[in-house]
Amino acid sequence: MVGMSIRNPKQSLYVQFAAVAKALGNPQRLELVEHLAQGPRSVDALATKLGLPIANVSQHLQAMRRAGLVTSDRNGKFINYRLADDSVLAAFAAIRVVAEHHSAEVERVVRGWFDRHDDMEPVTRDELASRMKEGLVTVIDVRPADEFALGHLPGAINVPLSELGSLLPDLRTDREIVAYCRGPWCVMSFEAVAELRKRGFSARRLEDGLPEWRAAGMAVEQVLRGDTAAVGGP
Amino acid sequence: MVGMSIRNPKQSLYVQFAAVAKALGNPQRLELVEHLAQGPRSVDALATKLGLPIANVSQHLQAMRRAGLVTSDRNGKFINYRLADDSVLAAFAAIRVVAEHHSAEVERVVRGWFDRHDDMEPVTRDELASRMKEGLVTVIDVRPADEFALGHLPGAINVPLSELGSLLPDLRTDREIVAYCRGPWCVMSFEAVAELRKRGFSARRLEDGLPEWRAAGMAVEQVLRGDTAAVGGP
DNA sequence: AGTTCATTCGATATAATTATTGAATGTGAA
DNA sequence: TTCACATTCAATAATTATATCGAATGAACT
Repeated sequence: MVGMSIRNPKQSLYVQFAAVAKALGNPQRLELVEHLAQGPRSVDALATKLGLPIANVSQHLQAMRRAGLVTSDRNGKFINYRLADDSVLAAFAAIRVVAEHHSAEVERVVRGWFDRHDDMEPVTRDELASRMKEGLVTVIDVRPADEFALGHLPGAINVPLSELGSLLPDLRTDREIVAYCRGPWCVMSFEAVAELRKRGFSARRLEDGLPEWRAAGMAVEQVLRGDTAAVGGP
Repeated sequence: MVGMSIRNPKQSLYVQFAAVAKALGNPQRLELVEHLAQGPRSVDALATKLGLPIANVSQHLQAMRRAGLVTSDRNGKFINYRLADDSVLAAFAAIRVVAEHHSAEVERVVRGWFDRHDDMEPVTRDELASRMKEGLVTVIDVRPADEFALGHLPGAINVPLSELGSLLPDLRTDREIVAYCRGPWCVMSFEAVAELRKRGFSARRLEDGLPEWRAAGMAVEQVLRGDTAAVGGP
């Protein structure tokens, strides 16, 4: 038969929990979670960002919807997906922590961006917040402009990684620069900090990204509706 | 070739994270996590508790070890597995929260044990701790004796679910009873509370189980080595 | 040495997941 | 209606996960 087999209550709970973990158990779907954590997105936009076929992304998103990770709503021709809950981001974070504790590979990737182990320490959210209030720091958001538009740290300036080189002359050299991007392991901010230091800047990473900042209940600034592509756009 | 394909740093991180989630993405492995959260266990003991073939459990445990969820050490003829980290329990908890937010099935299982939605509210850890200090409550641990021996709430008495009926006369009727077992969704404590209420007792569940109590840094009592089977025993 | 027993390994069969096509659906606009 | 377009569906093939069985390993005991 097509339906599920008979299980006792205990087993059926484990099945439910396992379904959630299974939906997170795929690299592409985790990447989708990270992108959706920046803000709602259409299937097409996600497929472009990940460089995957649209049908493939559509299927992953449906799997995630069945597991309760995302929800979707139609907006004209577009279907926008968004994270169902803050709990999804929390689960992703918890899984990252397990991997950090275990995996030498995670460590190795980070080491690739810095020669010395010291001074790669990130800035905590609270530390950054207080230094921002005192005006001691330049905060740069190295994500693409469309993600910046959906929300960013108050006062942050958008310096997409691809434009870092051309925008370098505009940055003050007398203040520390703090870079952030999508999350704690988003490589763009690692690259930005490495590049800035090579050019003589004093630069550090924020410990994690915009979604965690928002989830911590801290203020987020948005670009007023204008020339930037809206949700559901191409 | 046999090796993995070439990936950029970002992708290889997602692969690491996904491996952890994938290792949690199976009902039997989640059940193993819950049992290992009570204390270290041999393959044989776990297989007996889950009612699965030993070879099957062995393979699941090896998959979990590859993902960094568990570690193992040999003790004579036995190999004892234990959770690698508190972070594993935290990840399990985070996944449960996502499932609770989404799944009508989880809700349904709970409703099965209680007729009315009210007064199925569980007792929080802090509330229980303060009521224990005032001596206002009888705490019963409904897990099997071997799990009780590895650690339990201070002053709790072991009333395995199978023996609840015969031990009922020994319970005081003038104090509230709080039951707990392996974790927040361990059905044994649901059953115990339902049975106790049917018999006229005032009974509630602790919000979660012993592992969470221990992880919160609260005191845990142990049975001194004696007639109870030690770790790695049959 | 030989035996016992817990665990792991290997081989096999079955099932589930994944990526990839091209066709189908549903929406908005001409 | 007809078209263009975003998304989903259906079918396929390749890969991976899972359960099971008997054989192999490795430690303790006689």
